[in-house]
Amino acid sequence: MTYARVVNASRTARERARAELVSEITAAARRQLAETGAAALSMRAVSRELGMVSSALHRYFPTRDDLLTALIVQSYDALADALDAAAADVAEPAGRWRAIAGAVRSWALSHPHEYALIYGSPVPGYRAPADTVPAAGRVIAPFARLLADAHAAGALHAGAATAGPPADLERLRAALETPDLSDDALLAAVTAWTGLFGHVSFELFGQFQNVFDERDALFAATVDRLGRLAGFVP
Amino acid sequence: MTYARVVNASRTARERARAELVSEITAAARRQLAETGAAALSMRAVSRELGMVSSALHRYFPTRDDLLTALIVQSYDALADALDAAAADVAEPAGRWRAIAGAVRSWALSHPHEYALIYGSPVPGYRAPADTVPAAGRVIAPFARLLADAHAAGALHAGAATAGPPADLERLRAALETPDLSDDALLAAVTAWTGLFGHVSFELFGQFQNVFDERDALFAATVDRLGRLAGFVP
DNA sequence: CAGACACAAGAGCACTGCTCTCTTTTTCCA
DNA sequence: TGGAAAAAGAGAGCAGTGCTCTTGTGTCTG
Repeated sequence: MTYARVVNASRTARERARAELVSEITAAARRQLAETGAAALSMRAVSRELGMVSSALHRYFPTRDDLLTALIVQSYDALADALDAAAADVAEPAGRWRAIAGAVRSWALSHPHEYALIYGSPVPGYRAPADTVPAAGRVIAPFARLLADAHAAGALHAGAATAGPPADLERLRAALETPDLSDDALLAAVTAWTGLFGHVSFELFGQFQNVFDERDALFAATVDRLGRLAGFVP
Repeated sequence: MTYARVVNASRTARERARAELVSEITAAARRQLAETGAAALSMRAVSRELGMVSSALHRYFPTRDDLLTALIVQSYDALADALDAAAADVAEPAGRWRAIAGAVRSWALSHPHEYALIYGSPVPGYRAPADTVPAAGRVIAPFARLLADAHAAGALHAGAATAGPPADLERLRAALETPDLSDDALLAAVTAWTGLFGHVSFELFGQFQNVFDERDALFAATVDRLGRLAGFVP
């Protein structure tokens, strides 16, 4: 975890140089990730691109998995930025839901390897993310705001009563900062969210191959339906 | 594609021996896949387990990707078998939907690496499956039957009118062999199906970590909601 | 029965992640 | 300010990988 020191950098010259090099490394790694995917990303290739010897790279990212973890965090951040930007323009719930959903999809399609890295199968065995959890939380923030705003506007009808496990829902309510949202609306929102990513993953990972050609229209229809399920779309 | 000859085997002694060896290879590979995951599966390790030299293995699977493709096909088949078995017992739509959905999840949880192999991110760059497409089709067969039966029983209400791309829907109608199903019911079924796999993937790939503990109850609630969306659950 | 084919074995190539040692440079503090 | 300590770079090396090529042997078939 040596590279974690980057956050409070710019003290000594050495630390500034280190921080700069760390970001150069992740930039080069991101470039290779975008080109060839996570499976083909190699420490040696990254070090070669930077003109250093591979053993030196291990001083900054002791392990390939550490480098991948950094890329995962950065990918979460990039996606979260895209969603924030997309959600900022739209006030009313239905449009905002469509904007967020569309941003998820277009980010995924334009950054397929990054998307696969964070929402595809974990690359090594079972990783214990830990570092990645807060970054993952940033992604749902615009969705949480949408949920809170739509609820405040009275848009979320109660729907059928399908209660969930109480402890989990209480924690989720707190995490989303939507204190007085009903169990049902909360669960419906979760279903819409997972359904959205399910659709995007299916499309990106080839499950729609030979089945659907007009992906844009299919996605729009699915998003509308999920939005209606959650109460964003009237 | 030499190993494709397996299908019409048992002619000469040599071909029988070859077919047997091919299935021994995939069996060993499946064992390693289950233990360490697709990323760690190595031709040399498989050949070692079988007591052969690694170059000999390349005669049966010219490339590591070819071996993985065979494992993908077998995984699709195994999942399809599990779903067929689960769906066979239940007649009425709501229960059958729950049975199929539950079988998807429990197969995924008990075969995480196989599930990741077929529904996670494509392991090499962008693979063109071709061989895997028909096997993937087997998985949705029980779902297609459920859809046809529920429709025949008049269970599928029309719902709101959200038409999709006509060409795609026509092809899907033909593939599912549900000739007179409405556009809306068809699209709702697709949303339910992708939502189901979205949920299972989220759970398996750690997206629910630190958010939900009682996964069984959460899954049941989601499945009910998706089932209601598609019209299986009243 | 002889030529064509299939096969196993081994050596070898280029690549990988990672470790260890050795040298140089920078930082810190007494 | 000088010297110990920490950090950094370079290089060699190890064990492993996918894959190819060659060499010898066994098997099928015209």
